[in-house]
Amino acid sequence: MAVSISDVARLANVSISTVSRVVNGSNLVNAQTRARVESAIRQLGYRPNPFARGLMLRKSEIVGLVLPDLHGEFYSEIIRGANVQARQLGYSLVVSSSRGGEESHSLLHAIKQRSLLDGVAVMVSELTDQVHELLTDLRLPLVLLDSDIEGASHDSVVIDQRQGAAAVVRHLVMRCGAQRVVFVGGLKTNVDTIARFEAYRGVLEEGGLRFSADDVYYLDYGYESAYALARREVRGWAGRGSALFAANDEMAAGILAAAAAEGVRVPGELAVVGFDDTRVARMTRPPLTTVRVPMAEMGARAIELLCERVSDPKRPAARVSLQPRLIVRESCGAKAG
Amino acid sequence: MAVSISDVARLANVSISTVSRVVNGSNLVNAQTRARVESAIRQLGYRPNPFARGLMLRKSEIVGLVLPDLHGEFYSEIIRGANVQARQLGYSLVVSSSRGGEESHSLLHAIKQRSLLDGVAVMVSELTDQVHELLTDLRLPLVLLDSDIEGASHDSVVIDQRQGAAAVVRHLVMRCGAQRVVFVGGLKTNVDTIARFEAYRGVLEEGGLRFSADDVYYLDYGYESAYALARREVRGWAGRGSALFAANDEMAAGILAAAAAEGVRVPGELAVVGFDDTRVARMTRPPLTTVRVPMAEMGARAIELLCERVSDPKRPAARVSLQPRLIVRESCGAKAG
DNA sequence: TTGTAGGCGTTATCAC
DNA sequence: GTGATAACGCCTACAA
Repeated sequence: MAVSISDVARLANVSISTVSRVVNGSNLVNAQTRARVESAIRQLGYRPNPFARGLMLRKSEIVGLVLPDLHGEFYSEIIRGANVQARQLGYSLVVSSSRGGEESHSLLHAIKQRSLLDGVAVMVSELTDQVHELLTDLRLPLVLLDSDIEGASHDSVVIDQRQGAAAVVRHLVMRCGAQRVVFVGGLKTNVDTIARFEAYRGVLEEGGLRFSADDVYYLDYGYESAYALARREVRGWAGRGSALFAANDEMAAGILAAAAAEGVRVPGELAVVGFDDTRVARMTRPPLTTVRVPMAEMGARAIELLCERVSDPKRPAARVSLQPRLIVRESCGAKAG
Repeated sequence: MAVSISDVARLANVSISTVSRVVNGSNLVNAQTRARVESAIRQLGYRPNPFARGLMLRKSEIVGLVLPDLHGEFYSEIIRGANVQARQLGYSLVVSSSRGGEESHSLLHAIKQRSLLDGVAVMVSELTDQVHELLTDLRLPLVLLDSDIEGASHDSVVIDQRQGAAAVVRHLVMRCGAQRVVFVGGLKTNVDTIARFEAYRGVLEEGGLRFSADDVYYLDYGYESAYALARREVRGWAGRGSALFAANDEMAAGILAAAAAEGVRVPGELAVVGFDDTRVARMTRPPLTTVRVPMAEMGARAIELLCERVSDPKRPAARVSLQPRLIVRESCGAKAG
């Protein structure tokens, strides 16, 4: 059996209350006693039992982060930002993907059963009823990333998708002279894809350009599928004033590679832009014009909000909106302006 | 105050022991009583308090994963594999990077103070004394990834770096006819870099090739620095029978880009190979010959070992070794054989 | 099959 | 300043 507070008390010849005071840094304890207790603690290698402590304090100092998936740089950066922030605030971070495996294996499900977590930040790619229901009576501080649940009161951090998408499409139209813009999205039901599509469509209208449903494709955010699609279609897309807006960088990279393979010059015959500004954006040739999404910051702010709420459950719900930023490189054929 | 086991007992007109039995699925309880209790549980929305439970059971069902860094696909894939496995086994996964921030902010440090975790899997890129000391009296089930601590008894999962590195260098020498192989590593102190370098050197000798310290570079595993280096050096590297072995794919990608920028043909004038088989390996042009490291599996096996040990602390230490595999693409100028 | 009671290791509230 | 002692919510002999 591990050494407990009473062992320390015995060795130091004090009561357990005194030991507790020393451990918790209470200052109403005599310097000499403290020294004696501390020595006993060291000698015994005593470490407070976190369960017993949690039983009293009702805090685990652990928060959760649930993402739609753990694949790819986008999520990985969110985790990274979240981790830094969590550690900074003295919390540990449990991560999990909501997808994959049966529903009953999801972290949210587990949390609902019984959870040590002090709170959880959740990002969902599709807001199904199931998720909705799961989220509404979590009885746990909740921060939503990149979406909102009507009715429920919770903190959230979102990125201004529309603004970012509009900026890059506007750049295409205003500065690169695009007359036609092809849109390649992720899953049609994906909330980000929807927002980006709407912004895209809005800018087309605002610029007096014709919108054609034939110029809209829905894929899966993957390099491979974008590459495959572009191998078939890129010649049809190419031409004077042609541009393409891919809803993430990976797909844009796939399209770039396919264009090269098909002998279509970028940006000469086709301007291409992506979204997210992940690492690949700097690794393609030509480098990708894209929209920088502050991924790590998203994670960090979410955890920050979460921990704030953990320590002050009464504080009114906050909503922080992060602004993405246009990053002009060479794939669109126009310098920043 | 939340609803507790005694509330349920009262409502169902039974004792708390009976409720406990129902909750824990003990079968020595009358079907009718069980039904009554279950109904009460639902009605009250009762969820067992995990702290109280942990106090008795001494288990949190949370395990930790500490990586040197959370940046990049390599670590992200380990996390993904670990997460899947953890969920599968009914555990939650705490993730953290060991680097970044002061030492006192590290998860390991926190764990040492007091931790709810049932165990922890740790990967260190450099085995400093500090880390060593931290690890030796963790008093927690420990699995080491990709390294070993002498003396201490612990499970570990390693990948056979030397075998993988040897395979790819041998491929360069035997099948691609390389006469000279440049080595570009990560940090000189990095354990993986060291293993890969040694294998590289071994193969050179075994092939009767001259080893030159001038052909060895140490960078930081990053695209940018490799690009910068190659912009300066790639012309000197190029030539008949010249090849380059980069210790990861990112650096290889940077080198490829620099070669293109400098007008050096790959693989014509310089064969290039990488390591890891991350996503970029398929996104470069030409696609990268590399060594596939089963990243997700590493994470999964580590967690598997860890959870096994949590439930059976007496089981002898296990050591699983994962074999990387040569993946031949086009950057080396030779088909697989 | 069910109930009683003791204990898990802390913190918090009192007295002294 | 310090020490009893009562929670905290659950599990588990042991008794009935």
